[in-house]
Amino acid sequence: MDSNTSRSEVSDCGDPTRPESGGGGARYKLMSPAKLPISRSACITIPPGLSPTSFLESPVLLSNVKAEPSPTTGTFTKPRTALGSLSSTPYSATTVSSTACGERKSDCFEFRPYARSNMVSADINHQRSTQCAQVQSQCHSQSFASPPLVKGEMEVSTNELSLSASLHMLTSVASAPAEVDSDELNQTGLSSSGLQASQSDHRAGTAPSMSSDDGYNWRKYGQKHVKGSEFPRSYYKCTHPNCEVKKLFERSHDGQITEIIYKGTHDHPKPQPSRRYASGSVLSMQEDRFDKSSSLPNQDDKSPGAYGQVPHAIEPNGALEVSTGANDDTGEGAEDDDDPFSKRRYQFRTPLKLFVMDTY
DNA sequence: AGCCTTTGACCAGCG
DNA sequence: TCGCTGGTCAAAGGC
Ligand SMILES: [Zn+2]
Repeated sequence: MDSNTSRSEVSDCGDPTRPESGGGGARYKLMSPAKLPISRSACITIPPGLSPTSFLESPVLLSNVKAEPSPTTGTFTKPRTALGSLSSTPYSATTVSSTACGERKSDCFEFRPYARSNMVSADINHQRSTQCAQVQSQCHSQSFASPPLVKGEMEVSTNELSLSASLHMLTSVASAPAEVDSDELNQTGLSSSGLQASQSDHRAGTAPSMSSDDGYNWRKYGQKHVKGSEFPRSYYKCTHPNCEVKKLFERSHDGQITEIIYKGTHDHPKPQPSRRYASGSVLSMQEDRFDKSSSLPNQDDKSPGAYGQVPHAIEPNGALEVSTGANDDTGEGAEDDDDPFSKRRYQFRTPLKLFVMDTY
């Protein structure tokens, strides 16, 4: 609707009425890489071991958020510098949900670089409730004027977690793009080096697919402008044959990712770096490891979607760190079933919003 | 040659 | 039941 037309479809109306089309597919590409005004130097790096769920608990984040002025500015609408790359692998969340609900696997992870609405809300079943409570409380403290509810999705979904950080944080963090690679969750915790981020970042623009580089291969299967979103939402699916993981994200005109949502978890290792080696070899390696580890311990009932989770935490600096308080393997079974959150410490520090959804 | 992006249309869920 | 919205499919084109 607005003038964003520059991108591609902009009609929020929907499909039938207004073809968002336009004409050339090239538009999307135009904004590619070079356009990212983000400074990649210091970014929030999320080490390969970051899991989306990790964001769930992020006291730190909240604290930071507090700094936000907010209501007035409240409009975090305009993202400035943020780049978020997430990978998909809501380990803990997933498990939790599955267990709790008894549903198959539903995981949805949402990462929002710019918190449009600054609020943290988490709806979880019993288990999560605890966590939710925490989050909400924090929110309130921060004076988030916003209601706990961010999106309908949350409500609808059985379990979802959403964390949002304020733009401020982002800025503070440094104008760095926040890259989150959750998939990799290498419990190893390699250290979250920001270096990695840079690589990814740079690759993101280069690669044909501008989707965030999380180490997996994604194929875009749709794009739509959702009502509440300012920008069109892109739908990506993991290219692996057996993998049903989906990723949705919204990008601003600048090419910055404003929101990322992951659904499901990869049950396969990441592809070799060869394809996306450009992004960062380091990540790949780590990722690999992680994949295996996580896979091994799968739960029996779990299906190819739900996986164990690894405790990762994001550093207050903006970097994500793996909090290995417990072993991921071990933790899986027990943790997810009972109280993943309680056991695991997740710290969310990025200025984005995290959304975990279970829908599978 | 293969894979991916683009894009309109179709479908399902919900109020 | 209708309209709206979000999500997905599939054809076409590009790299
Ligand atoms: Zn996958």
